[in-house]
Amino acid sequence: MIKITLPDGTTQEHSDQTTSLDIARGISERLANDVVAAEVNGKIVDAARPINDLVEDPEQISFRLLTTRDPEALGVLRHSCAHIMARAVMRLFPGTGLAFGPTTGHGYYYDFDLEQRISEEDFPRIEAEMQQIIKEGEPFERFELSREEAVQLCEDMNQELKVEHVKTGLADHGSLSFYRQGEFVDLCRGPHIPRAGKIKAFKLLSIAGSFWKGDKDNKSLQRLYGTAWFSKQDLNSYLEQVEEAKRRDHRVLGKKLGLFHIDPKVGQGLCLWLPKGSTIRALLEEFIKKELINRGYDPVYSPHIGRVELYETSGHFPYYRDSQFAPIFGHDAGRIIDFCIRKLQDDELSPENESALLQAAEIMGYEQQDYKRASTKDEKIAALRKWEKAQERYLLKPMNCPHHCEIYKSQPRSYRDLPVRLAEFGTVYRHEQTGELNGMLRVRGLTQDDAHLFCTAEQVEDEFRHTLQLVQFVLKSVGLDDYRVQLSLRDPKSDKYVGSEENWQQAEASLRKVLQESGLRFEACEGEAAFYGPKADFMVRDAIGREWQLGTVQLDYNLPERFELEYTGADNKPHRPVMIHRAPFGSLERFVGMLIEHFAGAFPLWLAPEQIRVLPVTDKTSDYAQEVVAELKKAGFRVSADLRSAKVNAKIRDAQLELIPYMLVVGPKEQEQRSVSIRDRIESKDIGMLPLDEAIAKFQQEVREKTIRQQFKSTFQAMEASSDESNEY
RNA sequence: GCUGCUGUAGCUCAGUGGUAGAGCACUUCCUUGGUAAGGAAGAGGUCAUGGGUUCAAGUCCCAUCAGCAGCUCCA
Repeated sequence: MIKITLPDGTTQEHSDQTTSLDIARGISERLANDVVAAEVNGKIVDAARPINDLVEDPEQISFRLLTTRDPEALGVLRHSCAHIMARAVMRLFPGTGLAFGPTTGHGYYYDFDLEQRISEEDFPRIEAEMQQIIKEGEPFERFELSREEAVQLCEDMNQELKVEHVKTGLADHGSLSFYRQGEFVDLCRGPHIPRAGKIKAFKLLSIAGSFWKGDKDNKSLQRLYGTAWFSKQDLNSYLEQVEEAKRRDHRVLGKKLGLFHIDPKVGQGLCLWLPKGSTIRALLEEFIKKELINRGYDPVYSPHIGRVELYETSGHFPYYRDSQFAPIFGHDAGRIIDFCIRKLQDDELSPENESALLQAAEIMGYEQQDYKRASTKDEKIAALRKWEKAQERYLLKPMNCPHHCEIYKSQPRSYRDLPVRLAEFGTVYRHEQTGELNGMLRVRGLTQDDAHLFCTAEQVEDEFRHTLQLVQFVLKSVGLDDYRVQLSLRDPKSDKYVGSEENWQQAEASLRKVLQESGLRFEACEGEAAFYGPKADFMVRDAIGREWQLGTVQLDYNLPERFELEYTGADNKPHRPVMIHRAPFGSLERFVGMLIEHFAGAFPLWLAPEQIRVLPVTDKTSDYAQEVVAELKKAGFRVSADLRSAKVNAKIRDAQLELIPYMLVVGPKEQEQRSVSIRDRIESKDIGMLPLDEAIAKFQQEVREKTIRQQFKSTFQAMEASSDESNEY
């Protein structure tokens, strides 16, 4: 006998061989028909498996049926759909090798090893074949094999990658599960839906390259992406959301609205801020600067480059070498030395390189004895480093913190001075891989709204609290109110972390306490902390339900150590401060890019590059229009007049397409009464005539209150499916 | 960085080996019109760059540069 506890707390007893489907049937036939899977002791399992096989203690089973109404069930559905897709591909392309086929946030993919290239033109017939398989309605049947049998089966099916995976990746699994559906058998952890007919709506989305086990040195595979839903409506609203995201693409809107430009002649990933985009950025900067001064920050500036030694001290240079721009050397020949050090480290220095190196050394006038005498690799590298250090080397700064540490150190600090809060819109340069660059969201030159707080261990809690308040305030001001915090803590089992045990414990406890008090939604993730300290990241959801990682607050025990930062305590002895990195926006590039998509280009009045456009009905009121513009400018607005000899309809259309918040139509009537007719881009119609000074007061209030009047809210419920990242099977 | 796709006027795109096209934007002229496009004319291109095949290349091949999607990465 087994004893199950249902979510409402009631218990039931069943015989040993009872399956979840049996239990559903006991409640109602209709429920049984809706069952997709079950959750047994918190684990999602096949509805068709006897529950007793899944538990250790048959007396204590928490049990829940998952139907088409449960978001977790979508993952099961999609995984099954991935199998069906693979089956269809194997029918159409005999000899297809199978790799992995997991679910993703909104769908699934399957990686295929196949000579013949699949293209989007093949999608209709693959989909037709899938439809056929679903119609055949065969069940998914699970069976288990020993490792030897599993290898044999995969060999018999000519699935080399599966054979390899069973032998290597799953080496510690005693027995392995497979699922059979008709002629299709796949090594798979499961679970699956009971019958293929549950899949009411699916679609193939795209094809892309991938690598076996994600390693670029491995075999390249073809990855077919698809999505699947419980109903046609769900599929359609998902596809609409995808379309909506495309319409909002900041790269398209940025071009259309003249916000920013990226030009290959300037360089990949280097953003040119056009006047309108710069206006938005300047407004955000101004806003935050004012806020920082109110909150006790001190402004600082630091240069765009710094000596390589500075980043050797901080540890950034050696650690992130590949994602930095190459150092700038005082002498061209320095690059040869740098190159040779790297070659030596990899044991790849050729005799030609070495003679070029000695020539370069001669040009720069270095003593060569050390190098020539050196016999081991390490001695040679040491000699080269000595040469290298004899000249100045600069790095485009990848981080602001080393500069700020030096500012901290530039004078003695007393405990009475702490906390010291140094703020700078610091521009940093990172040589991101080509494939990572993406409009403004991922660039090679970016400006962080950075600040570093230097405080005592006791002050960490307060500083963290203040920083959280600042980030919340900032997000609210731009209308982002849906977010959560990810608290990244250390992995207690790992020893990669710097800083004392005591510090970590205290820091993690303070962060957790402050977050709890704040009432913010947060989740703690063990093992996600940086080696130098725990951090809290703000995950912000935009108007169409996408999540972005923006602001961040990070504690740092490493840099104060490396830079030997100190303050004099009340005991008149030197102490080490704690450092906090924080950036409410992250980078201005990323933040503005995200805002463009969030507002779909329609910025609120306080941020809109052009807030108001005055549209004279005919040339006869041009003079009055210019007078209105002058008044509005005097009142602090960004405004222009459209004086073209076009009809007012055309002027309205253009202003509307440029997403200008307010249009003021002025004709003889308005001129006579010194008023304006307001048209608003949201209502898309005339919202009435107001005396000019009343209109100004209305607009000023809207700016002052940073009102968000227009925000598209998607009706799409972003259903977060449990995504199967581990790829275990 | 890897795999695949793409690169034609300021923008969006057509053009399958034989004399470079459309719409919008732009310029000029006409038009003076009350809430999403008034009309006409004109100007604008080393078809991303470099090489190759061919009597002939925007079109076929190779390389480079850049963009897109995905992978991998993100202090």
